[in-house]
Amino acid sequence: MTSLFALVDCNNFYASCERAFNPTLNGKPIVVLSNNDGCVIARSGEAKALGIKMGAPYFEVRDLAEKEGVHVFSSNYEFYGDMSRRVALILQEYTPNLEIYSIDESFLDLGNFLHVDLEGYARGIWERVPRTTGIPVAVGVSSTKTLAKVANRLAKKSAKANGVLVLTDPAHIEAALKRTEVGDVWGVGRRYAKKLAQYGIYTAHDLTLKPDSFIKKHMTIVGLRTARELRGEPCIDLEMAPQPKQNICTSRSFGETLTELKDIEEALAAHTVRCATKLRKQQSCCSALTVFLETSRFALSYQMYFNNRTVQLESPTASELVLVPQALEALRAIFRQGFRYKKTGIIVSGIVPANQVQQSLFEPDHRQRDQELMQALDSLRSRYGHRSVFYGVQGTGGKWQMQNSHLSPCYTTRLEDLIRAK
DNA sequence: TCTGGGGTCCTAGGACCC
DNA sequence: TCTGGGGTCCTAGGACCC
Repeated sequence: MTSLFALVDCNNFYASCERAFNPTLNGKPIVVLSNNDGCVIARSGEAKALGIKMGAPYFEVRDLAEKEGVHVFSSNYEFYGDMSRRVALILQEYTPNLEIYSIDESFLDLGNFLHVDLEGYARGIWERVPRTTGIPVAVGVSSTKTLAKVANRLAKKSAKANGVLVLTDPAHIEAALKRTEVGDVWGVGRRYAKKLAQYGIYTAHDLTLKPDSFIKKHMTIVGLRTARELRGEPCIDLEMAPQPKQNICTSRSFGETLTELKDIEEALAAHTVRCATKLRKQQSCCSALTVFLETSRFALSYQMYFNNRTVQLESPTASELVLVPQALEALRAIFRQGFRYKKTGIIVSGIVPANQVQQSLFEPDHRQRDQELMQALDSLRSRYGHRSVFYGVQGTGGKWQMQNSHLSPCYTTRLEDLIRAK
């Protein structure tokens, strides 16, 4: 075996974050809701045991939650992001070769650690992260990222593993693959699982036995890569430096149904500002933007309407002074009177590095001035909050604002405020 | 009454070119 | 009956991830 990866995955991450600063929640069922308190996106073990399903609409589980005394939280991404960074800082002490894969998962490349006591190494992480951050984790180790995922999943499920599983012995790997449903493999979703079942493939082990040609035919080369990884052949590298995004999308469902263009314009202007801010943060400009507008997918008694419009920009930009008016113009072009709208958003694409943008010959020379203004705005907003400077068109009514009636206090931000005040 | 918000990659097919 | 043979670029759609 030449390669070795560890996957460290935070247990019930959002629920664990809420618990980390509020020990009275230990042992209690917790759920965290999506934006607008729409559906359940995280559950503590106790909440899972009550039968509350991932992704369930909250209105369907509310009665049960109230009856069982479930602690309910609106999602607080600023807080979870802070906690995620704290966990990553600890993991960085274990290896410089760290890939922060998502808000609650990191891969560690242990390439040359074959000679060390892997069990003890993994157990060390398992013990230290919760002690320092309050967030419990599970650790899976194996020779490919996909197998490390399998190991991690079993580490969580198996009482014997107790949060840590090292899969390096071929017999252990085979046993692990036999008890892993193919749909639970990283890269194999529900659709493929259903299709594979038609061919008698039910477990990860079944998949490894199929010829490459079969897998490629039915699951493209992406699926083939997954199968090879399950066989122990590394195909997916660690990505230590996050690639700049090729598309950036900012959208929200409205807190209530909207019918007036003006209210929707306020929402879209705010989304566009946030989107442009993300664009500048990765030092990019976009060449095109797409605005979309939708009614509810669920309100079947009302007429539905979905539309979008793409605008090619004269030259790549990250300036709100260009993007906001263009987005609003696109919105006005697709807005129709008489529908009950639920969501709008913007996607920017054709993304290029900001330092490679060439100005069009015929364009008035606003670029420099815009850039300086955007820098000033970014700095003000990062210091005083994103609502400290905004455009008139964003309005102050905020009819579109999200409903989140179960928000926890922002513990980490508050902590930093206290430190700053000292 | 009430159903999230981001992203990625691959493939097929059409338009168009020589 | 036969109906060239490549290329490239773009887009829509389908699959996946957290």
